[in-house]
Amino acid sequence: MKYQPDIIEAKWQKIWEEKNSFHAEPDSGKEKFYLLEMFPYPSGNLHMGHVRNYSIGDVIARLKRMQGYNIMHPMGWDAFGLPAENAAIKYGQHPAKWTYSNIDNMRSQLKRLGYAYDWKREVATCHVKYYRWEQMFFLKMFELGLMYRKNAPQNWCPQCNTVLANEQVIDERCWRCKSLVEKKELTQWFARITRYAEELLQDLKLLEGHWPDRVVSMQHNWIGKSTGADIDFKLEDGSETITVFTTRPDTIFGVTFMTLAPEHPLVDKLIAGKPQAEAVRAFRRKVVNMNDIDRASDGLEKEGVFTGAYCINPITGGKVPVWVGNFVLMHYGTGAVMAVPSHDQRDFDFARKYGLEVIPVIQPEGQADLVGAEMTQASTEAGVLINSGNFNGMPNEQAKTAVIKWVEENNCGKAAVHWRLRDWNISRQRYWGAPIPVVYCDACGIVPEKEENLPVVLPLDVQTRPDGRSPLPDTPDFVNTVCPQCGGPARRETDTMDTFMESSWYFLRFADARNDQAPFDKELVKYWLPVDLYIGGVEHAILHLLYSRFYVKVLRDMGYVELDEPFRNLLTQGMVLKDGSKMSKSAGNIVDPTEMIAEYGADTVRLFCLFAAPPERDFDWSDAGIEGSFRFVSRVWRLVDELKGQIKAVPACSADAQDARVSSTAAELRLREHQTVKKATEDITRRYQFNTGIAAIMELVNELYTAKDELVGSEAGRNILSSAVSSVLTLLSPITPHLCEELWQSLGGREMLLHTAWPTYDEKALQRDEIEIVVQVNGKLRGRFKVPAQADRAEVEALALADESIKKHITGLTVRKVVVVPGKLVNVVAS
RNA sequence: GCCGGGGUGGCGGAAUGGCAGACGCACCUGACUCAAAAUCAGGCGCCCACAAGGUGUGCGGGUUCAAGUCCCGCCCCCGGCACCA
Repeated sequence: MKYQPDIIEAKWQKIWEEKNSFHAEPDSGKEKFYLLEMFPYPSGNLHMGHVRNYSIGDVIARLKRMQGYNIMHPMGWDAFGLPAENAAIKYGQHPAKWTYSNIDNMRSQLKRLGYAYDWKREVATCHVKYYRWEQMFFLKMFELGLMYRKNAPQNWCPQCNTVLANEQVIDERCWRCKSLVEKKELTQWFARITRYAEELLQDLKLLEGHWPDRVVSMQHNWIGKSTGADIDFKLEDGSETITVFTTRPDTIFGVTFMTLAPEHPLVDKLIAGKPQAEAVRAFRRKVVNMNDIDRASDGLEKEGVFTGAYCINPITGGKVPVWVGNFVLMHYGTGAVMAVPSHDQRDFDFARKYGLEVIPVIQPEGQADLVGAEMTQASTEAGVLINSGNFNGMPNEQAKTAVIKWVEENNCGKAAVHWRLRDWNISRQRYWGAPIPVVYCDACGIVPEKEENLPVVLPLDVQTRPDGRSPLPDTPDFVNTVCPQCGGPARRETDTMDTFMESSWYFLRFADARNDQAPFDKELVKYWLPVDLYIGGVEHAILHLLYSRFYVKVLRDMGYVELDEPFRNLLTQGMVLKDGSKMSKSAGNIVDPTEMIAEYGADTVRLFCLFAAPPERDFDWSDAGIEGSFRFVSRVWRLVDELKGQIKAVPACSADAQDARVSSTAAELRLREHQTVKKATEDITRRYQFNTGIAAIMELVNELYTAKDELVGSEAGRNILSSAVSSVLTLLSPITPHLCEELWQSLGGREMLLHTAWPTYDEKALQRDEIEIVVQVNGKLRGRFKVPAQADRAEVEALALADESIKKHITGLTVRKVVVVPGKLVNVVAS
């Protein structure tokens, strides 16, 4: 019978759906396994990246089920967001309609691929039954001071007409549309993620070994902790104090000037009435008017101007001139730095340029004594303190603590930590998002909506605007409301929440997706969470994963969950490329999954996505490659089709050792079957290296082709074949489920492979009677021979030395040593 | 500059310190065929070739009986952070 993937795939998908095969319920008898792939944005159609992501997930879901886990494998839609609004403008369709019809289309595409999801748990974040709980979380966070309003310069995307979080600005450009981001002074809502900075950093340790190194490292960098001290320098006249942040308190005796950011609030006071005033103001104008990109660029020359003011080094009492410099950032640390040119390269360059003093204070061991006037660059090595009063002779690491202790005791500073991480701006000036549940009352000010008044429903009967701006401020029915506090007239907040607010907790909702009384039942979350394995693209390494970790910690502190971290293990899959670059409409190199499925069937597409490369690596889509996968699938089909009627479905690895004695072919096939189960189990279930696991199964299929004609002639041979074929189908079933179920059924398999246990091999079946030994002379391969498996060292050594080709290579030499690696190899060392 | 990952045939990629290149793609040969496709069987790093050899995992050293794998020093590529004090 011909292999017709479309027919058998439809058949099995219908059976799974009718039998409700993938529905999950808590089961105290089984260990749970929560497998999750990052849910898609309903853009319209699945792309190959989705297919890869979800195929990897599906294989794991199916094999974990076979291994006896109670598996939850849900799917949903990250359904709020800008593209829906853009599409509305382009096609004149309401964002809701566009979104829901995309969801319908993509849901049927996922079903066509045969993915084993529990569709009863499906969520769409744009549904009011979902986002009402997010609004509730917002109110709880507001109560705790974790949501606050602040006026500050924000990242503004002129294309998207909205602000962006810092995490959404990549190389000064919008993460979505790549427009250059502008700075705009705005009052916005912020989530106080910085309150959790320390814990977000510390808990990365829990993830090490479970998350890819690079993701942990990226989060580490993003959070950006630096430890040191805030130290107070009083002005000469004692009227003001400038606090600097330094990570090098050990160099404080080497401070020869101080540099302030031009925007530093004390600058005006410092220059008042001084001859330098106008020069400083001119310098400040110049620097402040530069855009961020130019100001941060590598090539920017370090420049500065003396303010005419002096401050006092608290530890030496020395006078320190105060400068302003274009390289000091107001938004980091305190906006003021103590300059130590002897041990910091920037300060050194600046000092040489403006003729400022250089005083070395750390002498590296074993190097010539440092002399300030003669140094050509800053010295950054460890050493002992010099020119440092009472601290002289102290190792500099120790001096860091000692200086901090000194400034603390003398009330002029303290140990301090500064972070790169900044609070998360969650306001978006967009329509298609969850409304922020807050009202503005002339009498009461900012008033959070009452919990019993939730949800604040996003009105659907609005006309989206051609310029893309949100229609909400122009929707009186929405804007005009009453103050929850005083009952007077009030206006609603018209900003909506960043869509990352939805995706930061959807994995919790899946535990109890249909709950109308609460965001989720605490016990159900306790049962299913954490996510045991999370799979998705590395592009979310910071944004989504950091926000979700934050959210879970907040919900834990509120008592909703008992988790510290949401995702126990993380697998980041690589991209699917075509001709070396990312698939995109503009590059015209898109491979449409639907077309591929139509041509080869879902099983082949799934197989190829897994076989082409290990999951973490990018791979280049190859038309010849998928052709090869189809060839293999067809080869399995033909093998079983040919043997049908002569072999039958039996448990994997069930052939008796007795039957294997019928011939060397039978013995070899049985051995290879057990080896394959071992290798495939290791690769597929433990390492998630599907490519090598599949390769092992291919080898067994090749072996079956070699052996079948001989073995099919005897009963014992047929038993051996039945077992080996059954092993192939069982091992392959998570990867190409339709094919395997169909063939299994055709061999009389009663229960679906879906409910069959993952195979186990027999250690005894891996033993050979005779093993091949490789012989080297001085590490070079020179021969090989076979010995009985139980041969001892002496026998093996004697046989090796008697080997003709070995003799040839050692004539005229003296054998110095013979290394025997039992069961493997002999190395004859001769000279 | 700091942090993380990587560099192996024509290509995708394999190798608990023990036969480098599994498996697949491409290519070549044979069988089947009037022929082609499909299929089946076999070959396939490079040099030299009848063979025997030699050589080979970015570069240079080292450890070891034995190194793609471990150690030291470089080069290059990818990702993150970065005038971060």
